[in-house]
Amino acid sequence: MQQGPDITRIAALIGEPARANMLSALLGGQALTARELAEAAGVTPATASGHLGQLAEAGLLWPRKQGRHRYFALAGEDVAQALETLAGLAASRGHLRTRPGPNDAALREARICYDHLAGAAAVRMFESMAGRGFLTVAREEIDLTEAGADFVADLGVDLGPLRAARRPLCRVCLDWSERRSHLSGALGAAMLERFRAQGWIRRRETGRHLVFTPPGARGFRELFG
Amino acid sequence: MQQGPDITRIAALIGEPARANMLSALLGGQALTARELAEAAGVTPATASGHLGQLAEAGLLWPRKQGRHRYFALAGEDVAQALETLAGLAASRGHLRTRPGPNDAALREARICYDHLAGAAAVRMFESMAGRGFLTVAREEIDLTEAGADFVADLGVDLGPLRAARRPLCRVCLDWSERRSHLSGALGAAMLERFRAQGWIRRRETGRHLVFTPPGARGFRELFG
DNA sequence: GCGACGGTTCGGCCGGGACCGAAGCCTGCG
DNA sequence: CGCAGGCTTCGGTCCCGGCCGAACCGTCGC
Repeated sequence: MQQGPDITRIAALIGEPARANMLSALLGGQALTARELAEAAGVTPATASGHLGQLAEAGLLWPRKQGRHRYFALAGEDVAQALETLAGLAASRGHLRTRPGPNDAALREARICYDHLAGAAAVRMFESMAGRGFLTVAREEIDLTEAGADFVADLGVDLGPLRAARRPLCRVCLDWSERRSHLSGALGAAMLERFRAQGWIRRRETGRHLVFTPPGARGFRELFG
Repeated sequence: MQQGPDITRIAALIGEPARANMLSALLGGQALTARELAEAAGVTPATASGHLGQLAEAGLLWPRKQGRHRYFALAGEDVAQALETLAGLAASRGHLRTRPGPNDAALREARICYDHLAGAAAVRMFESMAGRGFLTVAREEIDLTEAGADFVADLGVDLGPLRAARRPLCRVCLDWSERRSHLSGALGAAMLERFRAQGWIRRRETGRHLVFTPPGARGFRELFG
């Protein structure tokens, strides 16, 4: 009847509370075990196993066996992106899961999006870097300039392996809370990793929140305004 | 439990065949009556009425009463965008509703996306205009230059009312088949309208296909390569 | 080896929600 | 005015699919 890609299957997979909770939990970027995901979804391991099988078969999840555990992660950045897009639509229509609280404000300031920094802080960083000529921006094709390479090298990011990898170095990712771009791709991931390694950013227990430590907040402000 | 926007509701609405078919039908951009949508979805008017009520209440559709008909259209560009994103994800995972055929190839070349041109032709147009300095492109903030304004005026697009309107003049829209940007926003819509008015492009019956007439194909190639 | 533990499979229960036909409401038309 | 046609509401049916407990399979650790 209809032609083109089958939206329904993907949307139906996401549109079920237990599965949506699992996917949301994985937006944190780490791989989680089947049991942890069951807990996040509030169902028994038996039920979770079924859901995880479906998600993996549809190509949304990337399962890895390790010992007697089975780890699941989002299958790629595009999955994370789609989830964020839906979140944006939901937010703009006022469908909030809970009433917005302090939690929510913190989430808007800094959170993890798959494997890179998102939120207002991420947008400030992106725009500052673009404004100072560290990134060339044309449509969603963006690239690191010479000056930009020096800049991130000073931060302690080793560009060598990143350039060698198959994954694109720079990509833009649309922020659902800010509705503006921030940096993703291999560089986005590496920079967040760097901030974390030097103790600027800590992850708040299990969720997607990220918190700046006092020296981190200072340093970040100096770097990106 | 979870914080942030409620993805589940939106995704569940989209993830049901009848409703997905309705939404897909509306991606064509025109408003359709309840009856037409029932037919597109393959259900009785009674069933369709229920679905349409849900979609409208969730803010995905914009219902308008007119005489004894009730017309429905997508509530906005962001809804179309979200549907296209899901389509992209589905396509990249190989979930096709039917096996790809000639139909599908035509769809990749030129189709309507809500109210503007999409597909390979749209991408060529966008990149040609950007390359010739008709559009300034910075992230997804894009704008029409002086030269660009002259150019589209020559095509017969009247910019006055467009600039006055609340809707942004230029926006980028990501193409699920090409995975690159094309032009949307008020200008995107106006240009498609213009092509149609001068007989360059015709719409293939009810679907989303657009076909270039022979003079249209010639003219388009001359303009945008 | 044996037990402990993570994960999956199976069978059966149950509820939500999609679906339809029939009746009702409203609008426009003769 | 009364009829026709578009749409919605209401009841009732039915099935898909989520959920669990229990049994089963594999891996690890003693």
